[in-house]
Amino acid sequence: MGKNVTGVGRPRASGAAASSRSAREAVLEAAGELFTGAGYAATTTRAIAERAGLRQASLYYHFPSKEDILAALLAATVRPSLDVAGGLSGGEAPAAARLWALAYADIRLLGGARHNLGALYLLPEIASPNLAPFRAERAQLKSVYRDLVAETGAPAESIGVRANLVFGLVESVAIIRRDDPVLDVEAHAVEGADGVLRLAGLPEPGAALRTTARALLTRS
Amino acid sequence: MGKNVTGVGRPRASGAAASSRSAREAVLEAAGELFTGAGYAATTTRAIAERAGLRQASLYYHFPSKEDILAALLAATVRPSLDVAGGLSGGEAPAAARLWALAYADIRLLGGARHNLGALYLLPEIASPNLAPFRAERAQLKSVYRDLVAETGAPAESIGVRANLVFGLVESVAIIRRDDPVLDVEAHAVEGADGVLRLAGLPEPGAALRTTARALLTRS
DNA sequence: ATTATCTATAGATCTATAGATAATGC
DNA sequence: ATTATCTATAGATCTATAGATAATGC
Repeated sequence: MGKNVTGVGRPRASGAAASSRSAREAVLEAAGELFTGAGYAATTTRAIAERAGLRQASLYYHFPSKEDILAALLAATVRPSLDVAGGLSGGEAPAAARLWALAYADIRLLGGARHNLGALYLLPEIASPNLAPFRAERAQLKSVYRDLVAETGAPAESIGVRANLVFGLVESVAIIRRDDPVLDVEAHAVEGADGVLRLAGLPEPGAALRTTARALLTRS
Repeated sequence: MGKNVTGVGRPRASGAAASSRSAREAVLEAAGELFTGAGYAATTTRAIAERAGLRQASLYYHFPSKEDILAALLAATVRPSLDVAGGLSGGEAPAAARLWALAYADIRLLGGARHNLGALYLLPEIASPNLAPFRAERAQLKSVYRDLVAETGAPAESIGVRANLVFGLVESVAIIRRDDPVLDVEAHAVEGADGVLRLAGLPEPGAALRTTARALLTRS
């Protein structure tokens, strides 16, 4: 608790501006900006450390390797979406409303996060064996979309492809945001969620459905 | 013409297996596989050269820098799509058919290309100043989508967002293919193009529209 | 004693250039 | 003479480890 001043441990070379925010958080914040902007391989541990206000070698007190920094960022990015998906299950609401709500929440999370963290999904490094746990979580989220698409009554032979398209549409906000950093996230989320329903073959959602869907999101 | 045997220049160290395919093409082929699989920064010039069957330094006889290899790949990837877009202009056909045709052709190109070249669009390195010409071509393709979405009669305030979503949907095939390499491209292209129309707010396309659209693609 | 940092550096690259070399073309 | 390659290497990194150091905690 309020134990800041300078803290335990040798002071930092760079003014020791550790303030209250923990060094671990500062590293993740710095890595988030650099990985999303320049990519993983092109970002050096030195650059991360510099931005976080400590020396390159000091990173290794908080993370065993560079890849573990990426893993931590990825985990923190999917988890909120999975939480939303979990909160929507046990569905008294119609599948269309749940699908709208999930897409809307997901696009807002991806579009509104600091530093376009959704762009981390685009990095080729996510294929690394060490990041299998993250890929599993992401696959789990995708299967929630798939189940919702199936529940909305898509033709059996179209379910797989449509689920892919829906998931792709949601995640494409990361690319769009990269091209256009001042994106209107709220408008994009509403249009995107509407688009997901149309894509799934459902009729244009009305105000009633959107209201139902938003209500599903506020009760956690 | 049939002038292969070994050819002009010092023979290669690695068996001189140059065959007929020019070294430049071999380099692009190798780089295409490695850049799409591992990313740009994580792919070394040595790995490219090894796969192309020559020595690392010999790359520089064909390309002034590593980035120029990426630039050549990117140019070769957008250009076919722009050609399709160009062939569709001067539109006697309805906008819906042209939009379907462009999306269908684009998804087939991206999904069917050797080595998921569409994944190159996902690389953070495309932000490099040296790749501005490529970004301009891609922006041009995007504006064709935008114009088509506008022509289909979308509400004025939705055109921009819908164009973003449509373009994102088309390009998402690169991510989908990365996750699932044995994707059925033809089925995905048809469902994807159908989805693009639904996304744009148009009614579900019938067989007649698809036939019209396909006909637009065969006359070049 | 414990914690969180630092300095210094090993060892392994990686890109690009310099200059030699081994073919064919004339 | 020209072309397309090669060998060798400069110079600049980059990740991760070893071991010292400067705080606080007890």
